[in-house]
Amino acid sequence: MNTQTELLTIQDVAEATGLSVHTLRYYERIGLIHSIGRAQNTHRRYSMDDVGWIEFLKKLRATGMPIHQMLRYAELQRMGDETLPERLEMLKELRRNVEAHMAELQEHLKVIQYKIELYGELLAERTP
Amino acid sequence: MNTQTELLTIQDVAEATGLSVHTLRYYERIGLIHSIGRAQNTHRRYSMDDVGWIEFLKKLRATGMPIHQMLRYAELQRMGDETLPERLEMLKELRRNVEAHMAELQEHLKVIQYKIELYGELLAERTP
DNA sequence: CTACAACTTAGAGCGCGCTCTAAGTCAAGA
DNA sequence: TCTTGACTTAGAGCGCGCTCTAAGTTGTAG
Repeated sequence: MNTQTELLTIQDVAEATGLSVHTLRYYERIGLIHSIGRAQNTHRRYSMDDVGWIEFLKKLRATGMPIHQMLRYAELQRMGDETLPERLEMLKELRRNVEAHMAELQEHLKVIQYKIELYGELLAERTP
Repeated sequence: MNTQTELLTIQDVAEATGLSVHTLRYYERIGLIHSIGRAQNTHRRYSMDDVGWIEFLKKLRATGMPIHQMLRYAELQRMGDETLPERLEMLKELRRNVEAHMAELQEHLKVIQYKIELYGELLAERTP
């Protein structure tokens, strides 16, 4: 780990974020991650800001945002403050989607819970 | 079983469940749906029990259970009451996973919420 | 009798999100 | 000097869960 220059190798970032080095390069190639610095030998050098952005990307993915929307968000971010309204709208839509998804999961959980209780009772009858 | 209930065509079931006819046939082919009745012309005829099972499958999918686990569950179901303990364990694992997933979503929602508020404030500054 | 719609099967194709490979560069250590 | 290993790129491959196609059968309407 290169702690003296405060720049991280792709391995460092993979370990720090839980993404594979393959995925990190893939994200950069498609434009999700932008302008990663390079050492003299062309190797990537990530800043802490880069890691913060990657962590944010992880959250977007984990909430179910598709890659093409994340690309749009990343593009807007690079365009600067004029795109704040659109980014805000994207985040609000994401919030709505996540809340709806959680409500659905909650409903399904009830059914699963019911089945678990039912099966538990049936088992208790079978092996008294 | 339900020998007296009316029988549905694959189109009926597609409309009733929201799955496509392609998906219904696919689920049957891989073994998720079993022993669907046939009319004399070989066309599928679904019972209300079948529809109930399909609705349950939909819930399993929506909670993130992968197809191969659903196949295992379907197989166990066909094997009868001796498999109740294993099915119960599968449902308990599913419950754990769903609860963990919901907790994760809840955490991410907080970050999104924070960003939304931050962007809202920045926007208010820019356009007072 | 013909046309058409709705079904059937086996199997190919697809979109997503990675994941891996091949071939090459480079720097450090034995 | 030679080897090792971490990196680089462009591009191929993969697992999942469908989704669609091709070719054929059957029942009903005109």
